[in-house]
Amino acid sequence: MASSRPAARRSVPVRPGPGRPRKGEARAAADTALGRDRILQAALALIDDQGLAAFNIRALAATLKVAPAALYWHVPNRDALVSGVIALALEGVAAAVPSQEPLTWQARLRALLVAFRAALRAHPHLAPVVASELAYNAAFDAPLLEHIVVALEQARFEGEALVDAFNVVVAALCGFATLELSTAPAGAGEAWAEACRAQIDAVDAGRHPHLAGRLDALRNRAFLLRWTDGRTQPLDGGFEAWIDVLLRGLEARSRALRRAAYSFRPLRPAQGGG
Amino acid sequence: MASSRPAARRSVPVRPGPGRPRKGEARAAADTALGRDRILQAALALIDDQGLAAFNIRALAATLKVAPAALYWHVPNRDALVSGVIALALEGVAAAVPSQEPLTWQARLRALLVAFRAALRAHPHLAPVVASELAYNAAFDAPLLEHIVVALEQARFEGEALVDAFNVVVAALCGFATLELSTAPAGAGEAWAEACRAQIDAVDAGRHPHLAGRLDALRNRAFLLRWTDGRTQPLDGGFEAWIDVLLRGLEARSRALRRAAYSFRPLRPAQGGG
DNA sequence: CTTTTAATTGATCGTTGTTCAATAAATATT
DNA sequence: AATATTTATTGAACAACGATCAATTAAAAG
Repeated sequence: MASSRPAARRSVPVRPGPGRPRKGEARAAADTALGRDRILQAALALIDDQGLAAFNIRALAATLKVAPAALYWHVPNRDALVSGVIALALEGVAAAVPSQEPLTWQARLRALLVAFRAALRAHPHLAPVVASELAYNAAFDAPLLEHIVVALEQARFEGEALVDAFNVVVAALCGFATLELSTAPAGAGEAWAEACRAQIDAVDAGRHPHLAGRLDALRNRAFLLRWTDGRTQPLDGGFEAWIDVLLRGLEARSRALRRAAYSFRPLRPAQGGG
Repeated sequence: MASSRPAARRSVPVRPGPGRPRKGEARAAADTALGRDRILQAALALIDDQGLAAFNIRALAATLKVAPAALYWHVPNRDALVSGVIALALEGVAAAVPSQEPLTWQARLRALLVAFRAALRAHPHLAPVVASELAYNAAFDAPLLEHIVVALEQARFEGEALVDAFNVVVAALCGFATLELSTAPAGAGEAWAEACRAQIDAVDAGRHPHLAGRLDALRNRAFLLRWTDGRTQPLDGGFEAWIDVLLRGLEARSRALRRAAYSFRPLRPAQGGG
């Protein structure tokens, strides 16, 4: 069994076979040393230009010039790899909020939303999985959460209402951007876009008159009615409206909660009738 | 080559080997006849109690008592299967909105959000993928969109502002519920929950004083700070706040837009400073 | 009766995530 | 300095999965 590969004593430095690699020797210091960080960066780069579905362990190992099994020394499995990549992509979000001059809570939340969207726009292939990963604390990021709590305290939320508002803000944070940047699966080409257009044009004006009446305005510019993804055609107006609605809504709710508490009336949230 | 399986001429009715199946004959009418609908229902049932990751073609074929390849006659591939399942799960959302008595636009939107969340709660394993599927028009549902347009027209949105508001509503529709119901991957057991708690308890009160101060209230009750998913521990308060913020925000924005249009001042969305 | 179409099977291919013994360099221990 | 342990990598392989394909048979059309 130990008869193969008898030649090439130690003349060829590349691919030295099994065993721990030499330390220095033709390596640019820690630049090419394998490790969790370098693996995650390579994975992010690979996902960025191949998409998440096409991303696999073997391709990643190939770009790192390592055997596939080598990755498992540093990372337990593929899922953890994706989680780590998401955390890496969202790393700078909290830091993007200006920290020098004092901020109104509105400005702080706005900055967070804008930074989050920008981070996701830089790595759009992650959009489909970011929300589900952020749901539990895989990408736990204390500075980000601190910003949110600071803003909400400044907006005078307290106790239970602050917890509720916290969840509202987190949901808003990734709610719009993930939807905007999620794209059709890789296989979808022009045929798929054509099918989309056909389906939209087939709206029954008799049964759905209001929708039909606005269809020209909505076509390819609204969720569920578009075939161009948010990377090539950003929904800037919609995103601005999203921030606007969130901030105005939080303002109004904070006011209403304090009015209710003051007058001892229980809060009746804006039901609107029915 | 045609020598194998010479016995069992046609005495056994089960598993008749290759070839098109008989029409009637011991079949309960169209009940057991294969077809897209029955496949999707079986797939939904399978996903509901095995999770999306564990869901695969072979298991689905087994529950349908069919060879795996048979499914490919009715459905092109696994992705289409998932898309179809999502559409099936969300089928009744639009119909859940009361259509008899006249509704305020607030009540209509509220009903949509509640129905959407209820549908997702019935099939929580779909939560992680619903948002990305809904981003493009895989689950195109005209009645649902009609409801949204009706509500927004009633709220006096027009033109560009209506398109923006439309996107806001769709994002709100699935923004909270998908996050609330997304759960940790299957492998996460008690060890994972323990790691969560440890990470949360490790918040540096010096660097993140506001977060640390509210940590007791937020622990396991807020996104990114919980280890119990929304199926076993619903975030009802947060969801109510979500609706409240959305409706109040849309109200305020609609008013502001009309004020701006009336006075010829360009709209300055609530910047809040900075 | 013949041809065509619809529907299913079994076998199989290629890919992917993952595991494992073997191996060798680095480090710790004696 | 010799030995043992830990660290990090390789190559080979396994098992599961999505998907394809020719063969096959019933139903439908001619």
